[in-house]
Amino acid sequence: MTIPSVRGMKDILPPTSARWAALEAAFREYATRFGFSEIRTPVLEKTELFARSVGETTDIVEKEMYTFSDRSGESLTMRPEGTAPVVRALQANRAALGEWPVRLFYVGPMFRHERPQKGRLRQFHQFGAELFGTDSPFADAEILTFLHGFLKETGLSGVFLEINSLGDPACRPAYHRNLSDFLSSREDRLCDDCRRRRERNPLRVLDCKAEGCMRATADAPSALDSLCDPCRAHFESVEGVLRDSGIPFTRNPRMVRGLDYYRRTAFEFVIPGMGAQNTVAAGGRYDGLAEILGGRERIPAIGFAIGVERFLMLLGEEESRTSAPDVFLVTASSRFLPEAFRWKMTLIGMGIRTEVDYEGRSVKGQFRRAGRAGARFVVVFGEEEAGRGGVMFRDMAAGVQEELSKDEAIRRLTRRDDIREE
RNA sequence: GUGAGUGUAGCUCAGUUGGCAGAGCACCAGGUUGUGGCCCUGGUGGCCGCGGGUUCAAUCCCCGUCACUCACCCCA
Repeated sequence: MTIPSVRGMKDILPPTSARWAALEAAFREYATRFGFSEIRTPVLEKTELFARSVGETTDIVEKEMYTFSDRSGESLTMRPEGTAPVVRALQANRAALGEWPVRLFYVGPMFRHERPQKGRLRQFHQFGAELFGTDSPFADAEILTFLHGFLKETGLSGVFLEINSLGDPACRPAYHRNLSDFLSSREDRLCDDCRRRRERNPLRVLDCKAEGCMRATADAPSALDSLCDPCRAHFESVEGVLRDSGIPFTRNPRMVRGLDYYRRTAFEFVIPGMGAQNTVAAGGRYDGLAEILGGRERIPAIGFAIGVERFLMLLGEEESRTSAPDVFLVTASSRFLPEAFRWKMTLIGMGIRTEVDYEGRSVKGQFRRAGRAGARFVVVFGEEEAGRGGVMFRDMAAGVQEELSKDEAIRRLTRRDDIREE
């Protein structure tokens, strides 16, 4: 019995791994273009970091974290999201990171102990970017433009941007009370889940897909109508910049965020017809997080995270193959293996993808492998040629071959322009 | 955490009112005494997820368990 991987944690195999590498490279390049620099934070953090930032009563903290005591008895948690560690790192390294604004991006695995299903894993991966040190609505717009541009550039179509404002400590509590009162008056029409949600997190009720709840809350007070003047002005400015930039969006006053630390702008890029896991990227402003984490300094901030697995799912299966060898060295007898091995290492050293069969297959078998692997050339080491100090050199695509001296064969391989192009 | 479905060859999947386990693809060899992707012929390869029960006999029926998948919840 072989040992399976941990539930919800998957191997990323070739050729898919090549798509990952390409997408990561594209993200790094795009983020750099926007002036973001990469930050790599540890996968493990003190549990307290997430308990305080994400929110004690969120599902993530209550039941989805990989938390354990290490050998000294300290409670550690594998990061369920990327923002809190970045803020922590920023606070600890202010001097090293320079003046405001600070732009950071990250790429890496996150961990949540949920039941796996399509588009949701226990170890999943995110690309994220965070812009610190400015309250400006242009910062919000920059983050949204960044995301929109990246999704577009990498060929993801059919995504829609939804935005909302969650208010701030000046206006959110009043709205929550309002909504709560409203929901009390409709309690008899809500589903069981929503009756529970009503107490804990009334916003969630607005997000319920049960038909009864949707009807019952059709005329619920809107978050956007309850914003205080500064929040409203901020939100409208963001919308204005987005319109100027030609970035399409829709307001979704019912949008809810899973993490407690969001303020004001919240957004999601959703793909219709994808079922429950239809959010491919999301984020928002979190001006209060630095103080929640115990910093004396208020650090306005906004950021996003992209779900890499979902992103790749949406990009589709496009056939990608493992790269074909440039040359396959065929040995007519095992006595040529040492020489073929030396050639292989020499050619690889010169940047040429080379393969040799070590398994003692027949010449026909070796040719079959060379053909299937898509090798451009085959070099045959055989008795007759060896007697004359040469090798048989075959162009697989052209289907022609000739005997060459060893030096000439190597020259032919290294001279070919078509060999190096990917 | 809840519900449903599925576990048979490396992969995709058939199968039997319970009676020696099948196909396609892949792999290997031969057809070509040293020449490929196609074709033909042959071959290798299975604790029928695991544990228990019923039975003369279980891959099949029953119970349990584990895993995977999908959905719900929630989220990227």
